[in-house]
Amino acid sequence: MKKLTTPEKILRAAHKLFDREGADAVSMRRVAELVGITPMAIYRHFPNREALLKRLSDDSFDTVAHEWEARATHPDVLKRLLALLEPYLNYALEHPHLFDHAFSVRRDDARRFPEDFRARQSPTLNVVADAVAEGVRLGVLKQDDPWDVAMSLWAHAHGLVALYRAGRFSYDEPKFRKFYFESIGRLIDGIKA
Amino acid sequence: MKKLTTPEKILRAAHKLFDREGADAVSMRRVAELVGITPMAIYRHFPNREALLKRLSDDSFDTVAHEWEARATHPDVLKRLLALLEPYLNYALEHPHLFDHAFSVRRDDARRFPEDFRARQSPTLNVVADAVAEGVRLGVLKQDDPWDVAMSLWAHAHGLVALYRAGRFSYDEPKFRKFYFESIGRLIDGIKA
DNA sequence: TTCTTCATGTATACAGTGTATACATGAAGT
DNA sequence: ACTTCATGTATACACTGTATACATGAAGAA
Repeated sequence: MKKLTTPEKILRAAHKLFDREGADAVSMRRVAELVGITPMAIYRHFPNREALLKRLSDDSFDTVAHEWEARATHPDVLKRLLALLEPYLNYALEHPHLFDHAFSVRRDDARRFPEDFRARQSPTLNVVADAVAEGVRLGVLKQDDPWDVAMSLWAHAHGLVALYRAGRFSYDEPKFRKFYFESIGRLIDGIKA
Repeated sequence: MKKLTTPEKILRAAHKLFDREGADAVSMRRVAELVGITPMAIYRHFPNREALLKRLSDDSFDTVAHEWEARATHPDVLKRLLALLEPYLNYALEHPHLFDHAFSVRRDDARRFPEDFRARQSPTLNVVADAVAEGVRLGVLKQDDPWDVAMSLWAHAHGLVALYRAGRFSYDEPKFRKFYFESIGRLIDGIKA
């Protein structure tokens, strides 16, 4: 059992609230109470509530980003692309509130398409674009800009999940998973050679 | 100059705040002050703030829905599909805050895929699905479920705009428009016969 | 040891929020 | 002239983020 520093305790308490009840439930007072300090003590470690929430969803998404990279193994490019987009779905289903926040809140420091991505600053999209580039080289995929195609794939996956999260599907989780991959399959059909 | 009823005045005031500064700026007190009544008077016309905001984004989106239907004219099915998805982009660019709210907030009364859509309860997706069905019949599009395909198209468009709104693109508006249609073009390539 | 410094906490207060509750007002109908 | 009822106001409560001022206790220097 490791001893936790105060900032870590704060993050854990906030994460707990966030994951269970969503961003609105993460109030400075509730977090403080969970940690056992006064609300203002949080401000010794985080400049404000917004920064605390941002830190939470960043950390949480980093976790999934690593998994994303680990999936870049399948030898078949087309299957690899599908496998790469699975952690995105898993993350959204397992941490819906964090997912919502990570992508609904505007981030002015976020990596932007295209320059930051082409500069390989996104570990997650790198593996997608690399897979696409390999597919193009092998003649499995049409001649096209790998980064543009990778962004199309991300947007497609994101749109599906966003609509699901917004309550636009009546599907349960397994059915939605099925639709998710079928739908991405339509896009992949469009980029195949 | 028509005389406005109080509910209409409330909606206009709220819309003004919403459109300019986003949902957070729409407080009962600010709306009331703009209308010239006390905050509690709003509750004679709307049960609570959430209902007021919902009404706003519903109304606002209905406007664009009609335009959507009006575009269902192009004889070429593929071009018609692209034309159908343009109002969605326009709406998001013209009313970003309303767009954000309309799709980020969970709606338990929203029409859900697939049953409500197949029951033709969405005027907007009807025209898309009809165009797809026509394309399939004419042999321009692959054999596939028109509603599933329509949902894929919607999700793709939505994902692009959502990521744009979340600050993931550095593109200015014209460049993003271009990317939007190119990206949808990739999906359309995938559903072509 | 004594003094100072500084990180980390607390206590209080302020301006803002949504909205429950109780009361006022004035026009329409009997 | 009396009642009804839609529409408004006034007040109050519990909640929010956070600015400001002060407390405390451990580490380092004299």
